[in-house]
Amino acid sequence: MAEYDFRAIEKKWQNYWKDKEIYKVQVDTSKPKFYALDMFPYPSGAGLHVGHPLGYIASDIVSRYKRLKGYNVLHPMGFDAFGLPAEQYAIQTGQHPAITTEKNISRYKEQLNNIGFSFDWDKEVQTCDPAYYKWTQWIFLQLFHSWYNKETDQAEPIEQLTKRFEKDGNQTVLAACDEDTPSFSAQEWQQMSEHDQQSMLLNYRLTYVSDTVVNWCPELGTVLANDEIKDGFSERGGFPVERRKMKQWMMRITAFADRLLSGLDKVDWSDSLKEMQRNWIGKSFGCELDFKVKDSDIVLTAFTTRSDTIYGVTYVTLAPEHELIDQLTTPDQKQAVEAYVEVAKNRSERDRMADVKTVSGVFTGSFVVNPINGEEIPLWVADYVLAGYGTGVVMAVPSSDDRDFRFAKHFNLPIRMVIEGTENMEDPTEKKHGKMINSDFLNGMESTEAIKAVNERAEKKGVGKPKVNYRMRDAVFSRQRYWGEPVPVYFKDGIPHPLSTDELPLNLPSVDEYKPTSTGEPPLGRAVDWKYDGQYEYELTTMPGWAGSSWYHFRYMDPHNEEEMVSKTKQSYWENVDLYIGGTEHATGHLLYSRFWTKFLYDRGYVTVDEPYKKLVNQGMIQGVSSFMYRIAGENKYVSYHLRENYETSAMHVDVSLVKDNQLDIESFKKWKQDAQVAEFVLENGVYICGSEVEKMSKSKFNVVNPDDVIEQYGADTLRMYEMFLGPLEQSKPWNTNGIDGVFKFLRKLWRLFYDDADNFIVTEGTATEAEMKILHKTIKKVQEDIEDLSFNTSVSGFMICVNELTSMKCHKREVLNDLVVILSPFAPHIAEELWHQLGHEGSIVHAVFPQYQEKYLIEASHEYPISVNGKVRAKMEFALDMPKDDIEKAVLASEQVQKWTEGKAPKRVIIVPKKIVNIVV
RNA sequence: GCUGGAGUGGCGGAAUUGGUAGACGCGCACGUUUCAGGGGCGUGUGAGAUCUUCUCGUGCGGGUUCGACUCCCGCCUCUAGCACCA
Repeated sequence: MAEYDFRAIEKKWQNYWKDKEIYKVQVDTSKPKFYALDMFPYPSGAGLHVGHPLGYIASDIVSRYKRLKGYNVLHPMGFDAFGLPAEQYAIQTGQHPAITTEKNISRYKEQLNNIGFSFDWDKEVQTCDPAYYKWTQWIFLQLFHSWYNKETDQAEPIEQLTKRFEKDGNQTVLAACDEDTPSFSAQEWQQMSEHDQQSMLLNYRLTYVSDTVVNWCPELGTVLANDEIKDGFSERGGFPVERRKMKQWMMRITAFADRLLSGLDKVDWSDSLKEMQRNWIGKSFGCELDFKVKDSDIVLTAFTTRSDTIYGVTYVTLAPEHELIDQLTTPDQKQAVEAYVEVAKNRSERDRMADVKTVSGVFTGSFVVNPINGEEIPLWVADYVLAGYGTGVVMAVPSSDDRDFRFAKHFNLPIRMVIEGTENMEDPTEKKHGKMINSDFLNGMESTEAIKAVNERAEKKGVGKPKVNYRMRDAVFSRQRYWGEPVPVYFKDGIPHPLSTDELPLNLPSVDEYKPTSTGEPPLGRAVDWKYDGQYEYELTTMPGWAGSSWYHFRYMDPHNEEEMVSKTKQSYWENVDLYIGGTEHATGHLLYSRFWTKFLYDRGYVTVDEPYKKLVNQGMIQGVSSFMYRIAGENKYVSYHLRENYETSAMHVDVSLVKDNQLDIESFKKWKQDAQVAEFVLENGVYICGSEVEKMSKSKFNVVNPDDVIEQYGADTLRMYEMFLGPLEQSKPWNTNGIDGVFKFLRKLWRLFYDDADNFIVTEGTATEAEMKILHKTIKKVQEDIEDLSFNTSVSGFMICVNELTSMKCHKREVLNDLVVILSPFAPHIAEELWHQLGHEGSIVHAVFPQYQEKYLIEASHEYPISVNGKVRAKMEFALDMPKDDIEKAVLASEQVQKWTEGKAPKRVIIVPKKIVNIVV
């Protein structure tokens, strides 16, 4: 075996790993643990492209490295298997989504295994497996049986709440609950019927049913969460989304808002990601102020963060959805207001977003009273006020808010300056903070002081109170779809009743079709006998995609446990994820929800950690490079890239596998498509040149590169190293194979270090030279540091340098090569195993130990460094290695030398880089 | 508009706390190998010049420093996320 036969080597070792269960892992308290997790994939029909494994390779390298460092490593893989594409496919073909999903999963696994990952497949989870979703349902039940106690700031069992209701009613209870929950005494509670008690408790449960305005996507026939919508269109499919009021299961994530915010301080995530979550939670400190309506008992409460500008309020605005609009409209304005509200309501979310610039609104005819200065000001309705944020009422200060400013300009409402320096500005809203003016008792204060002063006064007068507001809303938990976890609840007299734990899992029933019913009910409405105990209707919606993925990191620890979601022992050993790698697209969805569920499970004592992921890294996306051909309009004729301007052409994607260096392989192209056989070409210099562009990899753009093809040509080790070599992990970059030869050559060169031209294994036994040890230990240090920083691209360079040097030194020493293959094995495990084996070791290289570098080899002998005086390099000095770091004598000598070079003039300063200087050789 | 991140050769990208900018790879050039091709091996490769040496060079303009890709101030460009959030 003289040639580097990667196909044979990779097959051999992949089988070995599988047969010997090399990567099987168990709790082992004698070793430190490390948990490396990838965001599990949704198994789509298209299979993996070269972008998917990027993060998996990175986490695999870290896992293998940590094993060599003596850690017990949990590195599992599974599938996020419920979801829309399989269901859409089922609707079209009638095939059960479970079948497609299973097929896709086995394809994914095959592709993953080709790459040589060290997953423990014994730990695999699939969210659509009843043995798994049994516990997703179980967590749902625990949420149902819990409430949030704001006093203790944690989730607690609902029985404790009912006990307090029996004793004291709800007046002393500080809970996260629905805003309009009425208060009641112990006696009133006891007198309530069972039915009324239960519906009261629903206001407190962490998962509850509610009539809310939701994002309804008619095309998909389901509601969507805020994070599943992009610019008014569904993230999947890109269909329009509208607002609709519906009965939904909700998750009281808002109860955890503060902890989700503060918890970010103790995790090692990127700043941008933390910032995204902070924005999403959107905590703002402000004040609620009551504006009494003139000649009425109605009081409108407005939320503001700028109570200092209260003297600049010249009108108040309501959201068009506000409940009291009818009552607040005077008869002569009735027609105008109704017409406006009607238009505003029917406007889709997208339209509303699209013309943010257009100012619209209408006067109600009513006036309200400024709670601080008693001024009467008009009440308007305008769609720039959002019903979902704050109270749906805004006190408008045209002089310091640009929306209010535009509005006031448009409708000719008064604008009053309250901040010094804005008096003569064309747009006073550009200066937001400063000394207060025209503001009575606030005059002269800075904005921040004035805020405090107003808040205090309002509270004293009983017309307002400080308030913390969140942008985040409770999460809609219902999906009107088939392919998801059934909600383990049935309805009796309109009240939801949970199943008990031993009734789980509630299996997904079979249905004849996967569409909604003719009456518009979700697909589960088609299931025959979908009733509890034969009489009570089960819930018809299913759980959203994020349910199963919110806790899978725990299930991997103990995936076969039938008694618990995860055993206490195993969970407290593995704790949480040390390194989590995945795409940034889950910043506000999955990553927020799973933090929420983890905190909940922690509160209720089921797990010992309240953050799921200690360190999180977002790998960049690998984009595709699409190729284009230019077809002449109306003809079956294609023009080469540089000649296309001479014709009327349309660009057409062409399969990238038919193109090399932008040059089309015409013969292959002719076989690619039916009408291509007879196509004609306008060539330049005898060849057809294609255009190219970087885009997202997708089937329809014919730019998908399948890792299997790369492996077939170069092998998995080359693929792994090349993906790492492409650039920093977190950076997005297009896939191009320009450098892949270099990586392949490196592995072949490495191989040749062990063989001579005559096929002889030529590892020698002698002691390595100083130079050989130096290059080896330099590499060990570099690779170790780079892996720990996740700078895989530069560690690959380190290997290349090392092998090049050893080759030029003709070093074949066992002493060196042994360590070299060990440190290489996380990157290129197959070739490392083979060489390890040939070096005469028994068993797998995973049982080897990552060598420690030795300082004495790292210091470079006799190297020249410059010393600069007043910006000019005046001399070079030789330094060496074993010099004590603060060798003052040498420093003094150096400065004397410097004086000589500066011709007697004392330099201003002499800076000496201590660890580098020893002798001066002028 | 706000908030992150980034601007370095023909290209992907290196550069510890400020200390020889351009590692490593691709590409290119020359040489070499009884070398068909492909491959292998070696050398060179930021720009400019009066070419053993010198000058200029890390988006632009300033500053701090003996010394700046790195730190500070002001711009420009690209990219990602958020966006009527009061």
